[in-house]
Amino acid sequence: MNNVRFATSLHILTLLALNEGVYLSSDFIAGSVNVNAAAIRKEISNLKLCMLVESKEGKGGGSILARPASQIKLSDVYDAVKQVHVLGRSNTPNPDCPVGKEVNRHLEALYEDTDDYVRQKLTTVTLKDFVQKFG
Amino acid sequence: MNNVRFATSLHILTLLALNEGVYLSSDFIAGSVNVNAAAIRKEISNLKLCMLVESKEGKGGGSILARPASQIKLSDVYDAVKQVHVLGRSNTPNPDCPVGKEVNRHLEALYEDTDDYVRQKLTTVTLKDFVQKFG
DNA sequence: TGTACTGTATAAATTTTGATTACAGAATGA
DNA sequence: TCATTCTGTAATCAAAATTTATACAGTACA
Repeated sequence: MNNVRFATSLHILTLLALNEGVYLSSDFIAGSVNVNAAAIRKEISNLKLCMLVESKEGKGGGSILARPASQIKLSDVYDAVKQVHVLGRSNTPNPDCPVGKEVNRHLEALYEDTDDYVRQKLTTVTLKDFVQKFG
Repeated sequence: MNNVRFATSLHILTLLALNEGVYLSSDFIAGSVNVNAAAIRKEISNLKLCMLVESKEGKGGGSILARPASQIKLSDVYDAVKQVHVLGRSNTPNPDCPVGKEVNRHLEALYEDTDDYVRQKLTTVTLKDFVQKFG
């Protein structure tokens, strides 16, 4: 998870939450996040798949939250961008070694427990909670 | 944290724990993990800095645990390999935007809370606990 | 119909990560 | 002393992941 996807998605959602009901363009969002608008549109495309935002095409179009910020949890953002385990990846150890043969089974179990733990933690914070920190 | 360092370090420590008191060579370990011996030595070099293993140079040399497996926690492994936040990196947002200006402060706080949470969880599992899963 | 958007593909550039090679230096023991 | 077997570390290269940039078709609006 050595990327900026969580940061980008949360930034997008924060902007939308602070402008609830207003359609924000990818150009506007890109200006705040300071990345290319196409990258924003790609991330928004994913957030749409996850039912977190809705978009309107054409002139005057843009994106809004799919539901109130109080009903979006940070675990939803985590789920939206999750690609790998928070503790990293496994090796491809030697199956002819007694340890190598079963280490990945135990390691993956630990990885998944840890992911679940993080996810659980993030269910306790809503987007509204996060946005309220902004002055 | 999109790398195999946690996996590699834990694999190394597992081998050492299962052979407590015996000096294992980097070649032997590399054979089990299935990576180059130099990579293992590099990872061991880091584990030494973290006081988790000790090495002996020269013929008959190798590495052993610096203390019993019951006194090594998985959070020690986490600390040893930690480079980035578990949820990823931040962007470099636009400081001229009200949101861009302060998003990283809140985001980093969340990142650090989450890291601490994971770390805390991993303090509850010792290397001995992990190794006991092996049949 | 012109303008302002989204959606998406593709390519290029950059950064991160991993693999490999090489070799100096340390310890051992014949 | 000397050959052997290790560690420690640097340097390089290859591969993979990530980010950036460009382009353009399609949609909606006025």
